[in-house]
Amino acid sequence: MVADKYTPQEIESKWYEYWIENKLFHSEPDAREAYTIVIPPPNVTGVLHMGHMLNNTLQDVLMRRARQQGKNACWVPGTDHASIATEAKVVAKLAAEGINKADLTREEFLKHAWEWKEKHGGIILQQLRKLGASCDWDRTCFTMDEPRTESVIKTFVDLYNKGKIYRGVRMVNWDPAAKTALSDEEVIYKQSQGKLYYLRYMIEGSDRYLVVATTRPETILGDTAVCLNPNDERYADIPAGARVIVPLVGRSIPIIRDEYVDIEFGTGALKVTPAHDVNDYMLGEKYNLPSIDIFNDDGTINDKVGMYVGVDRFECRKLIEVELQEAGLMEKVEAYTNNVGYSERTGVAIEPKLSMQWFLSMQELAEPATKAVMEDVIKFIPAKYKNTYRHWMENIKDRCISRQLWWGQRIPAYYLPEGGYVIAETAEQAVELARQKSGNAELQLADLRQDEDVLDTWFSSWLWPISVFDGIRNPENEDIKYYYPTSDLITGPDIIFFWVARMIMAGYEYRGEMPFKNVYFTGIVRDKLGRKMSKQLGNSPDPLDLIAKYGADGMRVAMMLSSSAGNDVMFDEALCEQGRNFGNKIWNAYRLLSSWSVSEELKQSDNNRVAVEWFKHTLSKAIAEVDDMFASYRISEAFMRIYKLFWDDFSGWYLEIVKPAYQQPIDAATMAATRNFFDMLMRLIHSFMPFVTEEIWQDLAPRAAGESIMYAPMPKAEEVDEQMLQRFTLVMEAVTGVRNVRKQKNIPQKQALTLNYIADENYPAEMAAVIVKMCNLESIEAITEKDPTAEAFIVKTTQYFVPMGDQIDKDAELKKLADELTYLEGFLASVMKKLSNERFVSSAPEKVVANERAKQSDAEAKIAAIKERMEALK
RNA sequence: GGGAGUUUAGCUCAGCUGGUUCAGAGCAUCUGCCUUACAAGCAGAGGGUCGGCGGUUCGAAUCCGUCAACUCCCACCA
Repeated sequence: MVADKYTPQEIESKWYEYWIENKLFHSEPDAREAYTIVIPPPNVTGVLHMGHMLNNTLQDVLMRRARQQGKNACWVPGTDHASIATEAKVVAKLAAEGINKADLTREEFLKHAWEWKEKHGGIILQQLRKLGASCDWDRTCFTMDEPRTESVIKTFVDLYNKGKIYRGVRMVNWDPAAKTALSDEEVIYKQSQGKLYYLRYMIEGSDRYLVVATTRPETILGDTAVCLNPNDERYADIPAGARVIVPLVGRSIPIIRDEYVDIEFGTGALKVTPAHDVNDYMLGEKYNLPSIDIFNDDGTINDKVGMYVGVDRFECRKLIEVELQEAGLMEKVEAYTNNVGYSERTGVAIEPKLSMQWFLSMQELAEPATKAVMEDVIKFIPAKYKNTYRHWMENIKDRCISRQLWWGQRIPAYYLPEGGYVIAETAEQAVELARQKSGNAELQLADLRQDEDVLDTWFSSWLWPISVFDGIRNPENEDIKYYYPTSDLITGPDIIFFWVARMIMAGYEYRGEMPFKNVYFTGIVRDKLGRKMSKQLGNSPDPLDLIAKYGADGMRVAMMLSSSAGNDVMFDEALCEQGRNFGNKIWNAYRLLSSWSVSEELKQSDNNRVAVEWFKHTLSKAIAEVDDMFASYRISEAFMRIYKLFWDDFSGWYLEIVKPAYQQPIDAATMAATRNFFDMLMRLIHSFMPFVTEEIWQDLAPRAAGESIMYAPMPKAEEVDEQMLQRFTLVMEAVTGVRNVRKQKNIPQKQALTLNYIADENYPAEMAAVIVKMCNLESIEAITEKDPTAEAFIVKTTQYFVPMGDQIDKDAELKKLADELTYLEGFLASVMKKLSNERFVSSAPEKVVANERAKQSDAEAKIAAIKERMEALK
């Protein structure tokens, strides 16, 4: 028996426990077809936000649907160690406790980090359970657990041995807060209000000076040249070999000429600081300029030049501005807007910096990965992201994979005492290799020094679809052979380069095939004003609060309602309410059904027979459409289709037709059919709203212990009698016609009416019982003469009359008819215009022409009927 | 600077290869109903020159051109 009130909070935790206890989410390889999703691992210390809700709702819908389709569905959950993000959090936490990271050893720091991870890690996975996520929790992975770490190290060694990993000094993006290098993808460019400073560089041995524009005057400390465009007439008279003096610093540097310099920009003179600008670095290489690195790792000025030592870079900018002005070396200062790169994780301005790093060469890895997507071996949904992907892949650059952090997989490079290094999976192997390399058989581990750096996070997450099945360490194990390649990947387009592209590369490199067949890109969750959700704006609701308020089912519906693929999601709490309301609707429909008593003697009435027949076809038609929508990942539309099926077709029409009068029994055949429909509807809705459907399904019939709707087969579409459905719309329109009369005349539903009609082929005689029931009619009868005293309406060509006695309002009726006539005549005219156009009749397809002719005769018949009726009224 | 996308009802969006009264859905709005499943509901109604202009066609929301607005990605000229 079901409770009177729908309270999602009560049923949801109950069923989640039931699913867990009965291990219904767990998957092992077997003979069935596999359906696999690996979760985009959230940051281990992260907290659930609306983006996760959207993403995981979609994944769960697909998982549950696959399960009901008889596939062996496996959804692997896990978390990402998120090297820099987590390390930054731990550093901040320690700082709050008065502990400075610099005072700790690597081991001490890692101990703190692991403690933090044990404490906060995985909260996010706990939260996912509230949403109903059917992950196989027994398979939970962490990108830094032992199997994953070993996989990463093994991969590093392999790529090194293949010559794809190399070490070198390059210009990298330096994060002075985290004191580490970043890859290009971790740098976010933002428009910033800055200043453009015009500085005077005195030409050596003259009283002339060059004016050089720069946004970063503090970098003059590292200037090693000034560059002019050789075609710039303004500077044509400056002799070759001339030198200038760096303001304040007093260093003499050469003037070089290169077409790289934009004549239009600033003064056409560029200061060259090879250590602190990517382009200057290129110039430096080309002209063999010295490179003076003026910064410490934390962004303060070092002691190379002996000025501003220890001063922060931004502080230095202010000081140097004043000093330049005082020295008369500042021509002018202008306001200037430019793009500045910031660290994605720490938010500080990036410093281009020369440093020794490890790189992964990408070109060869990219080739098969590009091809797979462009040829739709891996399908992107929506397809527009193929372009973005190709463009990036074709211009791919080698990636900096080392990070100057401690939280992560330590690079397995071991340096020999006399220089050089070896790369090895284990310390033992390293010693072995080192002995060979150095020829010193006495070499011990203690003599070797392991690289201090760790690998960037994405070096482990790119292996995720393989490593979660241990396919790197044991490439022939049963799991990887069964579950790989995975089926669908659901993720945001923001990590298409970070993650998606790299997984594809790793997939081809380490499995020789794609990691997944389809990639479904969700949009970004925004608030209803279209703003990105952020902590700063405070416009991001806590998903757990929403679940507590509306239930997980309601929350899931909200996500479905707003999420067509690739479109941003405008989230509005009202959608949760709509979802909760839908749950309530289902609940109450079931309460109605369960309140009926069955009479075995009762014969099935005509209207019940018609209703059952009609809904059977309606249901089949909807199932077929939903299947189509899923096939093209139009998941939101599929949900809406089912929503309307349940609310309008099933509740609004079917149940109202078969509903027995108060405290009257229902016949057994109709009851059985209705229960069966309900069962099918629950199975259809289950993947979207797992909890309420399980609750009702369990009550619908006796179920075995451990049985669940999760494994109840997805209903299949049967043949649809379109003609019957068409006929039934005539019934619906007749019912609506009578309702309109009631509304206009203020006649309550309780008061029974008579309905007359003039029979023709569009009168659904075989379904008339439904009209009688739905309209509360005393009788429905054929007449031959129009009844001028009745309220009349037309369905297709059939005229219906509701006798009113003498209550009819002639003038109002005539006006209504006149309006309709005007419309129909206009419509007919447009049809006739087409038909009288010879070129239309001759060049349009036959079907289209025939259709127009049908419209013509229909309209003509209607017009005749209306005219007759107007005559009769007069 | 390069590329991609979007523009249809108050809001969020469907509308596939041009042709069923093709201008739709949900929500919101308005009107009337507390009718023994559900007011978290029921029954109705209103609302759009399909961004502008031009073209192709018998026929354009749909194809082409152009302009405008917005969004995103890539690049990063100091």
